[in-house]
Amino acid sequence: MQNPGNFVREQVTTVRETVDRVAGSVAETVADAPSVSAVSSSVGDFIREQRSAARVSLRELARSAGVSNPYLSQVERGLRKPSAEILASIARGLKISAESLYEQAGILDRRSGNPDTVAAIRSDDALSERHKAVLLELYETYVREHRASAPAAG
Amino acid sequence: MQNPGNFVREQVTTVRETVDRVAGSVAETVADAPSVSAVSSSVGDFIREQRSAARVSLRELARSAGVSNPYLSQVERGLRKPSAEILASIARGLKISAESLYEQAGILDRRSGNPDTVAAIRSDDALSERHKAVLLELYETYVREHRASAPAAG
DNA sequence: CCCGGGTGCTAGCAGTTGCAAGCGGAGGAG
DNA sequence: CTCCTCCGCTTGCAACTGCTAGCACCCGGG
Repeated sequence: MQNPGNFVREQVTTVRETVDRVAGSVAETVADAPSVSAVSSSVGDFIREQRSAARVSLRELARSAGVSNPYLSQVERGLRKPSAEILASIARGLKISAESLYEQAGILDRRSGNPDTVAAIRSDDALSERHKAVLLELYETYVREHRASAPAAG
Repeated sequence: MQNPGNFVREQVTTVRETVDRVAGSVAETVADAPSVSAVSSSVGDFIREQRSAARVSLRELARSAGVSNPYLSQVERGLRKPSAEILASIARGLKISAESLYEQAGILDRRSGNPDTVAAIRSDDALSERHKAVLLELYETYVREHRASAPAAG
């Protein structure tokens, strides 16, 4: 049995080529997904920014987030890399979405297109995971093409 | 200009057939697995279901995900709680979205029921009308296929 | 029989997370 | 001045993650 990853990738490639041929001018650029490894200390900076923007002390955020204040301190200064659970708790304490923190932490990709569409596809129960992957790949290709041909003002 | 509806339908049909041909056996096995429809409470179960649905050995997934095979084994059996980084790696190895895994892990809230993917695509500024139509057709084809293979899911 | 390679699982170890306890400093009440 | 509370930070430790090495089992070939 082949590697399923390659399998899906092949499917997507085939889809893209087919659509490309019949539908017109699809740019060839198919950038691979950005690596997870870019876990930066920017999470800590982000948290601290959000916290001071909300005028909340470290201890208070720690309390409302349900983590210890020393640990939150270390997280904010980049000395510790919090687990996703802690991250989610902190997000709750800050009343921001966990996705934002995950993106900052580099464990969730920021998709290039309209986040609503991406989220809609990803959370659609009527699609298999592999079909989601195909649709998202195709969607991103379209978005890239659209940007290239009609760079709409932001 | 031709009738855009027919144009799109033709293209999508071609796409659909191509994907079907390439995916073929895999689509069958994936659809055969209860994993996609069944909501398991633990990440490990979900991972194992996805893995066996893709007919991949534990060691192979471990290799493609970049984690050790004993650890993946323990994660699948719920003996270890993987960090978000590992979770993201496994998601990449499985070629599924990290969000799905995070939801399974309970570190991301499950999105509300069944979001209106169609509406999201229709209202997406980053897509041309024709691309919207292609995506919508492909989407509906996938939904139909999913319904046929995993009807109602209990 | 005895290898070599495949599957998944167990044991034990370094490195890390995340916490409780405690530090010095700033500010207000007596 | 002393006492108290709050601030953020440092220390030291239990618990955990995630790894390497190795186990038992199964299969096909010499």
